[in-house]
Amino acid sequence: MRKPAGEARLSFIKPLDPVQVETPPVSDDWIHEIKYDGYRTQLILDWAGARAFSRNGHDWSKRYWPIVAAAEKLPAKSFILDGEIIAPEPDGRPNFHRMHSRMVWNAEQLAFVAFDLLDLDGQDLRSVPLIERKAKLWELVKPAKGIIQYSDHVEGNGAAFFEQVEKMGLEGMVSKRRESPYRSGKVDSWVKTKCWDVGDFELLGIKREPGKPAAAIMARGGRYAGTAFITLPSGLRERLWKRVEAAKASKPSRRVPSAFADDVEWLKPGIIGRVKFLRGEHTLRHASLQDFREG
DNA sequence: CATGTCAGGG
DNA sequence: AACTTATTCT
DNA sequence: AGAATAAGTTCCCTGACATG
Repeated sequence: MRKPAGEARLSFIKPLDPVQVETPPVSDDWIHEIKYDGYRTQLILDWAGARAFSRNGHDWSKRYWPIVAAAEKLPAKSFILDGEIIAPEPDGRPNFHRMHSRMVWNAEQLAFVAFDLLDLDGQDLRSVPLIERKAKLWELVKPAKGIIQYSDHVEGNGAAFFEQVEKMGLEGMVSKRRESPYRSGKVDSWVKTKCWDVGDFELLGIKREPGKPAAAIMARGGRYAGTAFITLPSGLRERLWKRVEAAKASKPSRRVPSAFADDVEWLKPGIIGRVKFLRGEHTLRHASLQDFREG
């Protein structure tokens, strides 16, 4: 893998960013894949070796060294792969929570799930239909049982696939138009559908400043649970502000992280909030307050 | 050695 | 990642 | 007007480096 000095290396391509939707598309020209819960990563091999780039183009090859090494063994001179680095459980399901520690201390327990092929042996494949890119990708990574895996898909019947994803306790799914080209940035030929949970939490306090998104500090089972964005319709929102004025307290009624200093309006206990949040963790993630009532 | 701040990902 | 706001497009 | 797009913030988590 040596070429004259001065030869340009393959450069990072800004990744495609799917649009989020409520329900997956149903028509037959869509294919569906699991949404792997991990870190978006671009694997690039060229004449000087392999590298791994984060979503924003930072070189994270060092953290992912076993994956980079595996990439150099794939049967091609050069390529650009789009995919996700995950921390697989014994059953194969990704565990987002374990990503960080494994990145540093047990990088060999990480895996790369490839889902697109942007460039192969000097050919830019971005305008080739997705279904053909994936066929070439499979040829490159098969049998894809080890460190470098392959994101399989089904064709059509998105509603049924979503049910399966929901049942398996996965984060969500990504649907893609089977003939679509690869383009950087927000593109609606890829859409993601996430699995959500809804539950009741105690409202500990409110953090709000003019012009900035307001947040609700929540607890469950007597313990701090995280914060949720307040996305109430204006009517409900006003009612909540009134309720906040009436229940002001000088201290939180539960223990909260020390990061919350002064700019929070703490409340007396008794307000229950219904929170929609991303399934999976015990702490609130991607949470929003949907409604509230007296406890 | 403990705590603080920043960078980077979702 | 999410959200809000502003801007552009249809 | 409404939908789509872009930009700018905030939250959560961890590690690295700086500061005390």
